[in-house]
Amino acid sequence: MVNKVKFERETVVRLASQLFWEKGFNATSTRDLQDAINMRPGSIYSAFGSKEGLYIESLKNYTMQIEDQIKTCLLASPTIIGGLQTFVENVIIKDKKNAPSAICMLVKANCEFADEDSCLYSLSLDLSDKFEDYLSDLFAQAIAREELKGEVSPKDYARFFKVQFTGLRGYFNRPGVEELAQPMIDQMFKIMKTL
Amino acid sequence: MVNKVKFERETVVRLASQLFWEKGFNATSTRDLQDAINMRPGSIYSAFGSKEGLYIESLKNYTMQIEDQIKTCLLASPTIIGGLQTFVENVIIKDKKNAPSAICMLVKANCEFADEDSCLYSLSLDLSDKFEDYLSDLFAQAIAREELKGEVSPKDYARFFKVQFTGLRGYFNRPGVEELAQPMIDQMFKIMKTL
DNA sequence: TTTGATTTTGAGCGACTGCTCAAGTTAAAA
DNA sequence: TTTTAACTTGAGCAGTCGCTCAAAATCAAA
Repeated sequence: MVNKVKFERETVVRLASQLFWEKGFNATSTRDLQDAINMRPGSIYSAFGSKEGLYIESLKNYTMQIEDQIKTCLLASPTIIGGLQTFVENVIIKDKKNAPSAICMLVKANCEFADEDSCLYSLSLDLSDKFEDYLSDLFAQAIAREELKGEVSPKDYARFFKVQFTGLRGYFNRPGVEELAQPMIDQMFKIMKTL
Repeated sequence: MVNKVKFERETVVRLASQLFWEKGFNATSTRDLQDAINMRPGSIYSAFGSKEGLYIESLKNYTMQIEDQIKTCLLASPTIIGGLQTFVENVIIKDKKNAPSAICMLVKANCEFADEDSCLYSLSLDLSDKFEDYLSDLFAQAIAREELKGEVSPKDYARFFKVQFTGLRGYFNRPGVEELAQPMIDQMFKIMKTL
């Protein structure tokens, strides 16, 4: 090898991820991306192949970041359910002003790509499945630790969590209802413990 | 007047609404619209002003249709809560194969228009508010009829309904989980009655 | 039948899109 | 220092976008 790439792939993908998360795939032009990641077309296309290629890597990176964020919350909490609640509070309340969007990028992707044969649509399904599996594992542990009654399966808890979390993020994607967030999150976890 | 418009405005808006609902605003080209509503650019722009103008009318029409659908379910049910459950079942289970998208067009709009100053973003908020008010009225009636305990306010029921309904629609926007829909809707209404 | 205001048509404009590639730059190896 | 393969640059291509407007078509009133 006689030369090296000059950009940090991880940094570039994170920047692209933020822009795609905020504006969506279609509304993000390659010029927008060039400015955001400070690369010229030729470099972008040699590194990622296409706008779609960069988006794919961005969405995978986003999912990874989410799971990292959960892991951090779990390490800081004595219980799994407590850690998960902190995570939900962070996403819906604390991060709201800084995040590119209040709505999960996976959900946005699932909304945007209508065609069921679209490769980006099925990617959003795959990543969403993996996230559900990850949640199921956590709930299985929470049941084993007797944090939850376990009258329903870990998968059932994971599904309830996803439905409620997604619904809440959508609901709070607007100004003026901030004070409702904490009580509604409390309600979500209270209900979860009765399942 | 020496000449009449040849198209049926209501029909045209409904057709446009279906296309916008399926593909979103950005991914729907004016050429797609021309084909779908069988009008040429000049006519479209003289009738609706812009692509955005047609979208605005389409989104309002969509919201109207939803409320009509609820009213139909209410007329066919002895209870308000029963009517609402039928409505939810219709949307998530029965209509799924025919509808342009499993996800609410209002939610899609709210996802797509990132800019908080965008006129389409605030329209989606307005229509969503009105829908929440409409739901609140229904839940107030349900409390009055003692279908619900009423330990929380009608607004609280409406918010829970929206979060859960939106979350469920998002969850079932994928193939292969159809058999989970009915139990999860049953769970939603069971929980609602305990609030 | 003629008139003339109104509606419809569709070629096509200027702007923007995703993307290419020849020319320039870089730096490890010779 | 020279060589040379790899990387970066950015002008610009072909296609699509939202939209305009002069010309054609329409049809109630005269």
